[in-house]
Amino acid sequence: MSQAAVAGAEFEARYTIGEVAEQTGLSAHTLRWYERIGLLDHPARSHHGQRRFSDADLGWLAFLGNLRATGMPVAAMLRYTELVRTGDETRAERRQLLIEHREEVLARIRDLQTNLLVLDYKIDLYGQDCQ
Amino acid sequence: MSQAAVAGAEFEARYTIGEVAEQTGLSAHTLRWYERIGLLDHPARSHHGQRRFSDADLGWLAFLGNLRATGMPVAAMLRYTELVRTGDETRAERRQLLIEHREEVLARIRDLQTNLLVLDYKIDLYGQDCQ
DNA sequence: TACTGACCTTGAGTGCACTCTAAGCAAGCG
DNA sequence: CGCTTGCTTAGAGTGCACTCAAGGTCAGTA
Repeated sequence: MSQAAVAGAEFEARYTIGEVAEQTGLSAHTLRWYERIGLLDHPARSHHGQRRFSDADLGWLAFLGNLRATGMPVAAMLRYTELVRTGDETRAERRQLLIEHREEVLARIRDLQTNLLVLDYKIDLYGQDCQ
Repeated sequence: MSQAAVAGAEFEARYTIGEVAEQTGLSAHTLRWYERIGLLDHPARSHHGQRRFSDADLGWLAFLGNLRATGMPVAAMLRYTELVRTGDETRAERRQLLIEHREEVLARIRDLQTNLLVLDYKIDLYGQDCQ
C-alpha cells in the first residue's frame, strides 16, 4: 500500500491528483481528505510540491473503493489501514475484520432481497387493479 | 394509508407512540419527525392530546420501512406519499416510481456482489500466505 | 504581459437522517 | 405526596462523509 515501501518508488510516482480523481471517481478534495485523515499515505511530491501518486497508491485506493462500495464506514477503513501500517503481525486480525465485514455485506444483500419481494408485490398490485 | 379514509377509524386508533416505536423499530422522535415532514398523516389523538396510531398507520409505516430498508431517500418517500395523498389518478406514476426504485436496488445488489468477490479474494490471500 | 487552469493549504460548510434538549403536563404507583 | 414513566412542543444538535471557500503558487499559452 505504501509507495515508500517499494524500492525506487519515486520513479513510479507519476499521477497527478486530477488523474487519480479521474481514475478512481473520487474528487481531488476527497483524495486530500483521505490523506489528511490517514486513509492514504502521504504521496510523493513533485519539485513544485504537487502530489504525485504511484501505481501502488492507485491499487490501495481501488481496494478502499471496494470497502466503501460494500458500505464499510470510514472509521473501519481507517482501522484496517492502521493494521496494514503496523505490519505483518496484524494479518490475522485484518483477515478477521474482512471476514466480519463480508458477513455484514451478505446480510445486507439478503435484507435487500427480502424487502425487494414486498416491492415486487406492491408493483404487481399496481399493475393489476386498485391501490 | 390514512386512518381518516377508513370509516370508523377513531375506533381503531389504539397504539401509543411508544408501542408503535417498539413495533416499527423507529424511535418516538423519528415517528413525530415523519409526521412533521409529511411522511405520515396526523394520527388521531386521545382526549389528553396524545397520539393514537391505527393499524392503517402501522401498515403504512411498514411499507415506508420497506422503502427505507431498500435505501430510498426520505425525499423520494415523501414524493411517493404525496402521490398517494393526491389520489387514484397517480397510480401509474407511483407504480413507475417503484419500478425505477426496484431497478436501483437490483443494481445495488449486483454491485455489492461484485465488490464482495474482491473481498473474498483478499480474504483468501490472507488465509494462504503473505500480504 | 495577461490569462487560464491545475494545483496547494486550512478551516468552514453541506446534506442527510435522524436525535436530542428543555420545559412542561398527565397518569399510575407506593 | 412524591416519584417515575410517557407523552407534548419547537428548535437545536449530532455524526457521517464529504465538499467547498478563500487566498495562494506555478506552468503553459496568445
